[in-house]
Amino acid sequence: MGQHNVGVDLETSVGYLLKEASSALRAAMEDVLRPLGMTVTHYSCLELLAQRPGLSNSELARGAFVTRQSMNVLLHALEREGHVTRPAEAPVGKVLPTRLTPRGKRILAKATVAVRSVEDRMLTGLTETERSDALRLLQSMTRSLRAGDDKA
Amino acid sequence: MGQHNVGVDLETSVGYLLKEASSALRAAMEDVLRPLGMTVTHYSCLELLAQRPGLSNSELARGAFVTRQSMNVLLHALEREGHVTRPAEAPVGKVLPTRLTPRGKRILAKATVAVRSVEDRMLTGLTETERSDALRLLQSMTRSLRAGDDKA
DNA sequence: GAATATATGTCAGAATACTGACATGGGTCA
DNA sequence: TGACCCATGTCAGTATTCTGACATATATTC
Repeated sequence: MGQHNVGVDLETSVGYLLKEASSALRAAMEDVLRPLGMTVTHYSCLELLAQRPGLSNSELARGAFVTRQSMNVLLHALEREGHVTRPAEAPVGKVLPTRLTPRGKRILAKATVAVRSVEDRMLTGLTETERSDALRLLQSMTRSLRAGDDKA
Repeated sequence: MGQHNVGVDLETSVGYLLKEASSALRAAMEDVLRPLGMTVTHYSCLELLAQRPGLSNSELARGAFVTRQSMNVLLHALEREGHVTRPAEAPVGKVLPTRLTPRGKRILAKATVAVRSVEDRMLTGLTETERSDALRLLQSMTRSLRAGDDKA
């Protein structure tokens, strides 16, 4: 039975195609990260820490698009595995700056190569102009969506 | 402390911006669907059924990007709420074609209006050409990602 | 200085989605 | 026809994430 020739107006909805692309990207990332024993959220957290050492739990949560409670349990797991370290006492306030350990940096290096290959595959067939168009369009959509938050 | 001036190369990664946009879209959809007592997955299922009546559980799962097990529990909930109906016996094979009830169509109508307003807001500031560019680029990325599945 | 507001880290419980497994129906092919 | 393979529906258990709540620290305001 498999394929039905669809094509109502799902194929013309930017929202649906955005979700479809994001879902495909996540699945592809999971495929290449699984052999390394990592999940996408794992990787996101480590990559954020590599680019901005000392990020707090809440800042990492925002960067990985999860709640700070979820990031908290993830950080405890990463700490137990020896991939990150957090001071027992907060240097200032309650913020606990997190840093990668050498072990964390090593596994991240492998993961980065794998993930970059996925992103390269995703951009296959697109010109340099089209890639920068994609960047600009995605940024514009995110900005417009957040414009109507009214969270204050 | 709030904002740190970031901008390493997260802002130049199509993958990261894709996740960011998708996350913002999902949050915006949740905001407008919550007053209706619906989740995004609820809505996705109903919208799929409106556009292609008689879809099976597995087909709905693929269209909503969840497993067929997750869609199964969702369908039972929607059936209990009287939004969809499924025959007790499979007309052919094991496939149980699902259909919207009048009640399901009514609530979907409200949800569709709300979701469409979100998508319109997302596309604010983009020209017609840019919108079709977005469609084409997202389709290209999804296709390229799935090209390397090797699932057979 | 005191009060308020905002942000953080954390614990606990609930909701949601996933993986693993099984039986069944249909198609393919020798 | 029978063996095999694939897809489907479903049950059970696990895992991950979220919502709610609380205490604490900083900044802001009067």
